[in-house]
Amino acid sequence: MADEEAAREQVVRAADELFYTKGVQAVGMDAVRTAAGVSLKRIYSLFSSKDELVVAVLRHRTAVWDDGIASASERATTARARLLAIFDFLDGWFREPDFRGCAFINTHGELSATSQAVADAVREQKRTFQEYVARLVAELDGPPELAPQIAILAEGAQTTAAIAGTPDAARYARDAVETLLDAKVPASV
Amino acid sequence: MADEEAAREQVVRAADELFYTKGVQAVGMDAVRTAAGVSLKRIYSLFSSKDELVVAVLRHRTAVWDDGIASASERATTARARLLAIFDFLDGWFREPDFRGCAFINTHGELSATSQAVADAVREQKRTFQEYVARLVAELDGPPELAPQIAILAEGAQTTAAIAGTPDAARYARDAVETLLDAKVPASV
DNA sequence: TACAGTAGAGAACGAACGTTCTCCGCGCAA
DNA sequence: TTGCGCGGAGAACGTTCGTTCTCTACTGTA
Repeated sequence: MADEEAAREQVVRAADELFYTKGVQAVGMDAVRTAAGVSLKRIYSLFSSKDELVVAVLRHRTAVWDDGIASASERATTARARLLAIFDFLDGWFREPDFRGCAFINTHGELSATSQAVADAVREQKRTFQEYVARLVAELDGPPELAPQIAILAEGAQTTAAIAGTPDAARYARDAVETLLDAKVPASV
Repeated sequence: MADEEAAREQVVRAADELFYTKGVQAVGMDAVRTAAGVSLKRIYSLFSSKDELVVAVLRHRTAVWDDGIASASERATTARARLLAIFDFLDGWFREPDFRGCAFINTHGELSATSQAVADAVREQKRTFQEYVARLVAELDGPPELAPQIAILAEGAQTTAAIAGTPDAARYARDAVETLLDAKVPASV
């Protein structure tokens, strides 16, 4: 555990899994220590507080999410297919047995009132996603307001799937996106 | 404070405001006691645990939500108008200065992993809302899959507005609903 | 071999939590 | 007036939290 970067990743990975499964406030730093196999002193030399660790975990989640979206849209050749691939990605995710909703939404609900840094990290991730959607909509020459509508469907699908405990929302949202695209992007392939 | 029902309501009201503003786990029972003006002993004679109080608060929120939806759709004469009225209601809500997202979604993200009762209460409320939407869609002779799509837009609008801190999502979602209705309910007025 | 310096492990700290307990004061029967 | 029972207030309990501190063991140098 000599390498600082390796220790950071070890801690973030362990904290990510614990926070996502049980919620941030339900997990003590002792549990993170045990799961990561890194001493508390070391953890606090890497992250100045639990809050900072939460932000680091959110940034890690952002990278995982971006990778997932990217690899899901890899096979898609058109912007329209890449938009729909988002919802295929969600469908697969919702079916994973340990799916428990969007970590950003959950953490926001739990901590945004207490921690500005957490609220900012969540907002930043959502903004990045919206920009990604907006870029694809622009490629299709679709109207700009279509992008937030698709993003809202993605957000709603995540919360709905988490609360209902079923993956159906992905398909419903995907169908709605197709309807919106058909209606607002007439020239789409 | 003799009347039991009055004391219950006093406690639930105070807890609701505190939980919604700061999150459930960030609020201690002492703070509820102070805000409600009801002794801890009394609170614990009315609710056997904090968990049960949380469930009571969620039920109270359900009633408030139902009232809001009902009064928003009062002026609407058609099922289509009542569906759109949901998003006008959301728009007004998002503009309130102390709007902090959907209490059900927030509480679910915070506690569903720890408390089955809380998870059930949240799921129940969402199910009721989806049934309300489904009834309106059926009135329009729209396809059944339109209902969950509209519900997903409502959920997504709430989380997006909460995280972004702007009320725009209500209008975007409303426009999307109109597009979906136009595409899928051709005979609508 | 002896010693200085560093880093890890986890005990310890003060605060705050959910919950329970003890005390006090009031209303009422005799 | 006296004794009794009930309910409210909030002190107190055991636990757990985030964070810090202390002690130990090991490394590299002379």
